[in-house]
Amino acid sequence: MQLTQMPSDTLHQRVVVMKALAHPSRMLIAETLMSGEKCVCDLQALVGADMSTVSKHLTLMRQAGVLVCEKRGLNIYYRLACSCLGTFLRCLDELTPNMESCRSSCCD
Amino acid sequence: MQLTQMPSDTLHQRVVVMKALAHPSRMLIAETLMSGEKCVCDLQALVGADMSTVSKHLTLMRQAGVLVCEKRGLNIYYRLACSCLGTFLRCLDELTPNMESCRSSCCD
DNA sequence: AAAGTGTTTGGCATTTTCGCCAAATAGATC
DNA sequence: GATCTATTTGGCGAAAATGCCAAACACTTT
Repeated sequence: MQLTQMPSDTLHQRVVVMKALAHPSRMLIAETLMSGEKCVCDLQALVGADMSTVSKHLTLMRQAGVLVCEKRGLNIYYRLACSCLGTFLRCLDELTPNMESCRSSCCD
Repeated sequence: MQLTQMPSDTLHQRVVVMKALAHPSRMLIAETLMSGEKCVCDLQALVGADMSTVSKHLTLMRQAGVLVCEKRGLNIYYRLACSCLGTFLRCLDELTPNMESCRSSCCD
């Protein structure tokens, strides 16, 4: 597969970010962290999966650059790496309903 | 896996959109279509994969609501379903470098 | 230092995604 | 209507993602 045109590092980097958000649990985590940091056990309760599963989601998101974490006391707290991610997610919020009305005016 | 809190249809819908963009070829296609519609053969030349592979990517993106298509003459032309997607992608454009500088000011 | 708490890692089975080939389809042209 | 062109569909093997369990780890508290 040969990808021309765009600097492929940039392309790749974007895809990594999108992948980090392209899963229900991870999207939920990202949305939740918009309101501030949470520790892993909070996020596990939220998502409802095995602790190890949640941990792996968090690791993936951290490696994608979407989250950062910090240990304080017994817990590890995760938060969005950048406030611009909040902007991005709000942008996504507005996308879906807009797309809906866009498409309804098309034949498809 | 039990996902609480957010209306899960909305969550799911967002994930579908993110998945549709979480692949190098599909991201490239989306970026390219920001500058206007293209026919399938153009997009195949761009991506450089088998025609059937490209077609499947396009079908996936269309089913995700990201693209719409229209047949004119011999060709089928694809375009972004909504101009808001352009906004969204530009938002993504700005995200990566911002995240970069955000994180560089962290320990991690 | 022993025990407890919160989190990550390793490993594995299951599911999903990916990409090619070959065949099918739809419409245009002869 | 036969043929050609552009695209989609079916099918399959390969690769990647997902999720659980058990074990390991890092720190605290006792």
